[in-house]
Amino acid sequence: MHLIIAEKHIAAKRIANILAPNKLKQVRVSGVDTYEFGSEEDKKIFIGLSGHIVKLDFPKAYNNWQKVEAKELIDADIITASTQVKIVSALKKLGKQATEVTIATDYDREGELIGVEALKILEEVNPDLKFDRVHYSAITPKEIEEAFSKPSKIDFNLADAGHSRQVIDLMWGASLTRYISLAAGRLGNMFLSVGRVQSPTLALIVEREKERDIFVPKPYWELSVNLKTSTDELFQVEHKTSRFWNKEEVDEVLQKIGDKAIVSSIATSTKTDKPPTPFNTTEFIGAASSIGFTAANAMRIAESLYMNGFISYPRTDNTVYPESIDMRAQIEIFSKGPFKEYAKKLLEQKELKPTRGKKETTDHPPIYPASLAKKSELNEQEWKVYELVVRRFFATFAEPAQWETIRARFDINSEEFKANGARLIVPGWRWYYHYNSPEDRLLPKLQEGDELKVLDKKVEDKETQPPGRYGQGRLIRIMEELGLGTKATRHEIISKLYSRAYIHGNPLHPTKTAYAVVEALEKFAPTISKHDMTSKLEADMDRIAEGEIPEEEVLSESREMLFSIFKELDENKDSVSEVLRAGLREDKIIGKCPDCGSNLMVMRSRKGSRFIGCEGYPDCNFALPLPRGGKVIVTDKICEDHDLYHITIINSGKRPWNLGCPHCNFDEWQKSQEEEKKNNNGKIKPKKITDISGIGKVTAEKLEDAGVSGVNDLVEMDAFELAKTTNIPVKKIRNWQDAIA
DNA sequence: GCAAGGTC
Repeated sequence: MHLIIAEKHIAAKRIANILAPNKLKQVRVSGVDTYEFGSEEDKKIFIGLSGHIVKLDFPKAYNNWQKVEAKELIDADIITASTQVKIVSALKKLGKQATEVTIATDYDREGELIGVEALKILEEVNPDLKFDRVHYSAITPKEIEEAFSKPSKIDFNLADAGHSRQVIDLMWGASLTRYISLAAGRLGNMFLSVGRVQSPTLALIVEREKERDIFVPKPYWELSVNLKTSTDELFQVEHKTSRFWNKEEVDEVLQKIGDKAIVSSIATSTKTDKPPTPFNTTEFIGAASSIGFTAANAMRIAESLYMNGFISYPRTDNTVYPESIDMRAQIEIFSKGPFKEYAKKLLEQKELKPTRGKKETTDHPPIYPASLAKKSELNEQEWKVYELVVRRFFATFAEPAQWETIRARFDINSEEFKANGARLIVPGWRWYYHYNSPEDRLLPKLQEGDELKVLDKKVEDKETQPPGRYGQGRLIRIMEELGLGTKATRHEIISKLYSRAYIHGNPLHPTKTAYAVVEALEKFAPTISKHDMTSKLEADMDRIAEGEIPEEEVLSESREMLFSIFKELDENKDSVSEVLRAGLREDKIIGKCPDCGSNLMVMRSRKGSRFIGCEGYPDCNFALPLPRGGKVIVTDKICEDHDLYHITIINSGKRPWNLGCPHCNFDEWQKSQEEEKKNNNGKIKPKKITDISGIGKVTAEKLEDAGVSGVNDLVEMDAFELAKTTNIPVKKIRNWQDAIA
């Protein structure tokens, strides 16, 4: 039997379909769907993995953060544990029967490693297996048939390169995460994380914020004039000095402006505007981000569109369509349905020549629409993303757009003014892809020497702006430029920074905790705070892949570096703690106490519940409540009424909750309680069963077992019946019922 | 409870 292994289930199925001479048979092995064809003697079985099916970790003995010193992780044993139990067991079953194996995972470094992981499992049960490797960059009949007709060898060096990355990421990430968390006294779910990709990314955000912190705005003035033509058309012109840095200077010019302007020159030209390149993941996220999607959301939606067959694989670096995809056929799919006018127009072209981006890779094709979706099949958000992919796809085949531009100059009492106009004359690709299209700036028909009337003049006060904070799309583009993360992980890294309470909002604001972590790393473990570590790793991995050096050499060099960083950290233990704790403390300050002027801080009571308390305690008792669960993030937005910072609460897996000013929030809550009292004869109706006094967690569970799932159930149910089933005295139940109603 | 990388 010949076993063929793909990186994902859907790839195994599609490859099997292409290679099968007739119908495929679907067989379930250990709970995993496999596909087979051929006679008993000459059978082929296809199975898909789920990316990596094993992961690296430390042995259990290292699990205790307090008892095991962080630096022990540097040369600790590393074990592999299977993360996909069913698939591993299916592989073992099939491995026993197989005589040969073909690794058909994705055509990139991780794909090679994933293939070797599977091969190792197979060899455990069948050491004599023959194996080979096939390469393809799109699952089309042409590529698949070609790939399987000339298989090549597994590149073990390439897999080793991938493996070295796993080991280095684990030992650096885990050891430094523990060290920093312990130094800051932040354990449990409040731990502070450090990593080869996340830390340099965080440093970028902090660096930008620091530039903003030290930015000093500079005032300047803009001078503009409204003009009227002889045919009563109005338009605005600006002084050729677009920014006056000096008020006297602009006032002087203002004085000179009379009531007449002369057109001193007119220059018309055309500008072509090239169609965009095919979408890879980064470009897709950038485009989705500019129409209002977060990176994680755009990817989540793309993933579901892909799983339903509407678009091609969304995780790709490639910006060049492979030749093996029949583009005309792909566009013809859209000659009916909502995009038919666009498809038809494109198909009129004799030759369909797509644009090419700068990156050409072997992993997957660029993202393109794979099938026609009906609007009713998708929700609003999914449709928006799908439409974006369709329109981008079309745009890559379309003609350039053309703009007519006009540069006009005017003379007003020897002062030069200017106006620039632009008009789209050939829409080209912009007709297909209408996103972020600049608007026409029209000027009236003008000729040199025309005399115009000056209607009014104005000077505007402005000031220079600090560099803008990064939006998610922009940050992901920068990460790609610096080689940080991969197409599949960049958006996840950003999500991770949010969930660690390092950043909040969009564009991204770093917290003071982020400042502190970055400062501590830059001072005492600079390697991990810079993107160069990744560049160096990439270079080392290339050398491993080329067979120039063994993996072990790269690992031992990396261990030495990490040991020396730990030496530095240990020598400066107190300063590390100090830097971290100062930042952490700042993130707890909400503002000044309205009663005594001391700091209001996020605090924890002896019982463990959180609240906002005054540092002047016990002289001052001012306090505000906080929600029980989630991480509290003190934002940099200030309440105008109370001068306190707004608060956001994050719970893992949920959207952040913008609670706003904690004082306003409390006032509103009090108001709503009073309202309810008024409407309920002075009583507040409990919302949850546990809100009723006398009902704790255990009793609530008892009641729930008896069918009481809410406060209303408790009122409506017969007290006697309930007493029987729960063994709670009738009197107690009656008391509760009275308390509610 | 740690990383980053696959994929669902």
